[in-house]
Amino acid sequence: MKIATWNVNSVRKRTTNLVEWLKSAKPDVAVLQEIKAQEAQFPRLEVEAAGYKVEIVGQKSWNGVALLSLHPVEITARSLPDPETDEQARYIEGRVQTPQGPLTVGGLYLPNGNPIHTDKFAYKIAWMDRLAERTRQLLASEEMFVLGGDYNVCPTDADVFSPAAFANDALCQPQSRQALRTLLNMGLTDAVRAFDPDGPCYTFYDYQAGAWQKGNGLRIDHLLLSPQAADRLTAVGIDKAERGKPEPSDHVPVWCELDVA
DNA sequence: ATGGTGGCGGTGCCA
Repeated sequence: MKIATWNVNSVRKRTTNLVEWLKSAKPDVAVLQEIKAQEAQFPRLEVEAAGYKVEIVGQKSWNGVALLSLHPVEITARSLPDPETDEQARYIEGRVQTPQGPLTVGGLYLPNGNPIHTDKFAYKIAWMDRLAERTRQLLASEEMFVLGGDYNVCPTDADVFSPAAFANDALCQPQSRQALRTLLNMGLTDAVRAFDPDGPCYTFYDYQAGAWQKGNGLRIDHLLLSPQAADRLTAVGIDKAERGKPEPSDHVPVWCELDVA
């Protein structure tokens, strides 16, 4: 079972890249972020033609997430708890069946939070608290789950091409990193780090200042696994080549494989 | 130190 996450930065602009990637990468479940579209604007027919069921939590112009699946999926949440009426479309969660029992996949677009010392940063930290609450609920099931998405947090300085340049960025604040560690301390596994403890493993290269050409990246897209999922983790990957294709997203797909045969 | 790019929507806002 291959689970992937990708911030596509507008699903309408990225339809060709997305469909070609789905056909070659063949994830069983993929969560998308920043689709920047309402449900009616989503290129549903193109994605369904590639074999995927499509579930969308859309929003006009900004944000927006989606869950794509080759298998039947039951949507289990369209928002984080407290409140469920968040106007920003940033979370979707569904459940698929496997021979080893149900697997829940959450797709999240965590608020960027810049600039710090504003209500945007406060919203980010509050959103992370809500994600922790949902994680507690999911852990109580003692089942397999994967929380994938654009976390907008560089866990450590090893995940930043220039820590000094990002010292005042919301993605690297001690508060942001602490809130992410809270999830790990609950028992979640950072899939990429389970296989590559030290490498850069960047998932984002800014459009500006030749970041891609210079290799100036950040690792902000993550797959966090419950203990039951981590026990079955067999492979991870970062589809870096997507960043070098025509009209790319500034993020690249991250994926993992679970042995649930 | 600054400005650099891209997406949305049709002006600045957001990343």
